[in-house]
Amino acid sequence: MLPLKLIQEQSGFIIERLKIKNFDATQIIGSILSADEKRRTLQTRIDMQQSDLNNLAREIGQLYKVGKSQEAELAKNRTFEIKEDNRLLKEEHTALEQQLQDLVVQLPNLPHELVPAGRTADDNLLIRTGGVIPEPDPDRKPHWDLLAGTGLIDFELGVKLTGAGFPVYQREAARLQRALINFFLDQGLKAGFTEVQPPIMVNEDSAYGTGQLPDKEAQMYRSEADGLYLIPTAEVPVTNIFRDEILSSDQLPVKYMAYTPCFRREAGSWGSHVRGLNRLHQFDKVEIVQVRHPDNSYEGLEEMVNYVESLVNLLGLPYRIIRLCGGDMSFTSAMTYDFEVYAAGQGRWLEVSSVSNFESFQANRLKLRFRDKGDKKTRLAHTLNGSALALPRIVAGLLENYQHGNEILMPEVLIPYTGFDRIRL
RNA sequence: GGAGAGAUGGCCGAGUGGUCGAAGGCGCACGCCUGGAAAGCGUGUACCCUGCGUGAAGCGGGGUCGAGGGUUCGAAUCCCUCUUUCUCCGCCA
Repeated sequence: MLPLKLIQEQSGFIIERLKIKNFDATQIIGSILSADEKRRTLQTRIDMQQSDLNNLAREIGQLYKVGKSQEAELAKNRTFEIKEDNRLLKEEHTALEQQLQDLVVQLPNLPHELVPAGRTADDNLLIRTGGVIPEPDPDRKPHWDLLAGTGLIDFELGVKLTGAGFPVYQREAARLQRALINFFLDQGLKAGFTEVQPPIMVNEDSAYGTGQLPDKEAQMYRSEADGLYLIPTAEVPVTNIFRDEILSSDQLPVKYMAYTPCFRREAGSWGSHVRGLNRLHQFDKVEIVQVRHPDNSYEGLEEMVNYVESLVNLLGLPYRIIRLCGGDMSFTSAMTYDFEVYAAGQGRWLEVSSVSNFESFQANRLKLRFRDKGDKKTRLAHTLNGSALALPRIVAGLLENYQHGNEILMPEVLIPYTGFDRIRL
């Protein structure tokens, strides 16, 4: 959510910037400005009436005290008139506030000036590549064919238990999952992230705080009886730790990481191109989250990108890093880098991580502020997050790139974690 | 799930209808004192909206005592609903 103050003062700039995201903000901003103007005039009137009421109430008290009850009655009558008028104005004011809120949440975050213009993934900017793409090999298979009949990752069994998109990992596949989680967390620890274990269900306030509500409600699983949502990413509970908080600047930067299962309904986005592990309703992920001073949030972003890159490098997977163009970026992001890993069996790039700086967009909604030492005023902090990493597509990449005949070799760094150096099919 | 007691500022804790954004204490900040420190003394110490002012300092208005509603001229104080904490009982990994 963009701060109202910014909209009031920089409307032209906002309209220009949002063109990068292919978003025409002219109308919305126009409506915001006029609604806000009305709201403020109204509020001034309401406050003045309220002030009169407060004064009258005080006088009435005094009058009763000195026994002038007749005058007190007269004064009471005056309050009745003011109150009735005040009630109507307040209703109008509430409606305007709601209207404003509804408008403001429609505005996406401003893209950073380095974000390329563009509409689709074709306009994204390739930053760099790494690793080695395996030689083409006609025997190489996509992971779903590779594992077919082994039960290692059993999609059909998952259907029996739950439904499509909820696979059962068994034997070495289950152990590989556990190994990856521990590997990622240990690496994160070394990189200075604090480990947290948040709830994987959140309330409405939290879902609203990070922007899953109101628009992305359909993407979340919900416990109707309790009004709780299964988290689509650890970003939600971890970032909400800081909701309504005022940090002092020496607490920054905050660097948190959490492993959680993630749940996504992925309503309507199912298709033939998302077979196997490419898209699931439940998957595991280690998420990193930072809260930063605005002055150095982009250093934080670079730091996170380098960290994620180190993980992919350690796993020996061929990857590329892409800066998303305006049209491909999320609503809330100011700048996003995507990590894609080449899955040799499918011959496709799979997105395994997305690292973003939200600047103050999330913080504004969360009311996450900080205060500089010796400063009286609070300012919005910057929030950032990224996957480090999401498991399923990493597993797909490992399976497809490390297949040698009937064996899948484990990368060196994982062997201490898995306890085996290869999976025999 | 049943019964009872609570929820007040960074923390502790007073406050049961008007002069309460809230006593007192702790903590913190600044100043005095000191060779330096402790102690002592003094001052200050929530957040949001809004008006004047340059978005500074400052001054003024409104709101906020878990949340939301209600009673009243007036609510931290009374009533209702919800959330949550604690104690006892029940159940349980």
